[in-house]
Amino acid sequence: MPIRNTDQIMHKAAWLYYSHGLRQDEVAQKLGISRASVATYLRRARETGIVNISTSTELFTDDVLARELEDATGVTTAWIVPEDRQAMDPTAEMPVLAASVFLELINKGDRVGVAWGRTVYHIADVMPFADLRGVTVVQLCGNLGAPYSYRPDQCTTEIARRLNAEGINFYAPLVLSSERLAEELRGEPVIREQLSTIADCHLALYSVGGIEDDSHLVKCGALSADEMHRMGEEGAVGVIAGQLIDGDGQWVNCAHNRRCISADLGSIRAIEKRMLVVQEDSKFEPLMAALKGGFASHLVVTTSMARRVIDRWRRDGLGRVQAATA
Amino acid sequence: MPIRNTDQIMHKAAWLYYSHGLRQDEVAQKLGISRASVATYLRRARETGIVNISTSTELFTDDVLARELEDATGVTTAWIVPEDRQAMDPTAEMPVLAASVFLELINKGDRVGVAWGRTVYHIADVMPFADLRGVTVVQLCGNLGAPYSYRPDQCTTEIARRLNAEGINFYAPLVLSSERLAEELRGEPVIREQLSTIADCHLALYSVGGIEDDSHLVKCGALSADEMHRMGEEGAVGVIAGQLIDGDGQWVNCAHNRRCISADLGSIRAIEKRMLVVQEDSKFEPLMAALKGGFASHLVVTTSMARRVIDRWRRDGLGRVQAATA
DNA sequence: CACCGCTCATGACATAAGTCAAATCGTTGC
DNA sequence: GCAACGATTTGACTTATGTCATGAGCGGTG
Repeated sequence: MPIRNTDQIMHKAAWLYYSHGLRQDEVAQKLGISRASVATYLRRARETGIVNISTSTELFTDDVLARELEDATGVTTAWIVPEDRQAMDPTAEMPVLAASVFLELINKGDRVGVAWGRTVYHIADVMPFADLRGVTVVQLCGNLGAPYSYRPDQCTTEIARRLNAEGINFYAPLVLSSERLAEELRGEPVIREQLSTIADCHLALYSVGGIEDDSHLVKCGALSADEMHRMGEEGAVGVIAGQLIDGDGQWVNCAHNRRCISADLGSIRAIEKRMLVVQEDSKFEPLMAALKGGFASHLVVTTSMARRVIDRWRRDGLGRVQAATA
Repeated sequence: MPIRNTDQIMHKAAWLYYSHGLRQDEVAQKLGISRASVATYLRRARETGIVNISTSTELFTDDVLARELEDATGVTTAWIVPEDRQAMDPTAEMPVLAASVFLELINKGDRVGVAWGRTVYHIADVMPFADLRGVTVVQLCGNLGAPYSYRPDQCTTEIARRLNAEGINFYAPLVLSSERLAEELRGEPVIREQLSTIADCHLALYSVGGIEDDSHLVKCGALSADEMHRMGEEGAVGVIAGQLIDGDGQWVNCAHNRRCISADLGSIRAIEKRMLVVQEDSKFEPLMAALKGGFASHLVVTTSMARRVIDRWRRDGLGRVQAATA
């Protein structure tokens, strides 16, 4: 796209205001425009990522509970959303925190993977604007067109847009009707190539799904409640990037998984920074499975969830999860 | 230091205001304090680096002249400070720009080297506050106690303080009275060790000095004007980290350099990102020398200086400077 | 060329944020 | 125990910023 003149002015205004600390009227005078325009340009500059305002998330890691959680489970860093009376609603707080943490974890030039789900979309929705050219956002799982919900490609696209990053979408369905077709599609060069780049990601963002009747996969029609029950009997406990995992966080060799086009769980585990965000208290068992499976190096949870994980982890005498497979 | 309660409140206020976008009165209500206090906390949060506001420096690289300068000389990126009528005073603008660029170039966990001089101190003076724990700022050259000027350790310390980074000072004089003593001191384990870590820096910040009577080295008393003249006759053209370089940017084997305790020029050249900032138009020849010597991968200069460099470079049919020696 | 639709700029007003002197609180030293 | 000090808080005030309706400019189009 051509360099618009207004972009130039916006830049200048932002520079004078934020970097030199001039007042809006001084900026206006300097640029020969009205102060009202300056105000508008400044807003646009913030929304474009030319100006970046970030807050340290230290408040949420600087916590004894967070230390305990890290020590017990072996995750590198844990962020804990308090559930006090005076605090904000954790459901509203967590996506904001997760978005900040996500930004903190990205480095220039990184390739980051984004999975899918309600949580991830909420994070995308509050993602601050940034100027991260050189960063690539890749979609971790196939698409699922659920009219009332958020599609995987929407999550990827929205995040990439806000970060001014390059978004790479994944043009394949998440689940196919036959295993054979899934297998063939996975073999297609375009798909194969894209799947193979996932292990090169420096950072991945996902949540973990449950297997109840109201789980995301069921609500999106990827599986019927009946099928999900059956998978549960076959050992499925949670969902990572559209795929079912068992209590130890291992891939379940079930009909659904075989028909599923998504990032190989091994590739995900190989990613250096695996950021797992869990909002609902009901996802305790899936979270335990994900942790055991090594799907989290960076964890965002509520206070109560942190306590439950620590208790269970200690009660079961579990060791610390392994570091990145890489 | 113990975690102060006010820090906690400051964090919370900053979080609610900047990350959730609440208004100050809403924050005040939520935290049960007055709005005036919130305003105070927010200022402190900005000054502490808990909140980080940065502006893209793209405005200064997004320029045909910058492209030409990069193409001609081979520096990776050039930032150009305009000298138009309507622009700000370049002398005031450059340190601000340099500070922003410096921050953009730092990555988490980096070790950065900082040299010394009027320019560097001015940059330190306008360096934004940031929360870069994990970053280490090391002093590139020995100390020189000039009462009316800025000491090398002050530059390092101030920058480290603003970034919330660890500052490593260099407790040796820049110049000694005898070569023998300098040699012995360089051999001291403490000094030797510190000098050897310089090549591990990911980023270095310095300017280039001139050899006129009003040059920094002379004004600080490291050399008399007479001695400086003599060095000029021996081929010295400019100063990098307290050491004289010749027209090709090579170390001059002269009395001053032999008595000098500073980063080995080879170590500096080995640093991946060498950020050179030149303010004064009078430093053209030193700048040329520094460029030829490979002391800049990232360059901040004025429009007129950029033009002169391009012209001379082309006229002399010089090639592009080599990339980092590493 | 008149009309439409769009973006951008502006003045005037409403609202939010910054500031400061005075009050309060907590600590230290005598 | 209390005086003195520094740090923190706040109400009242000033100043700066955000917003919005309105109008100007401009390119495409019938």
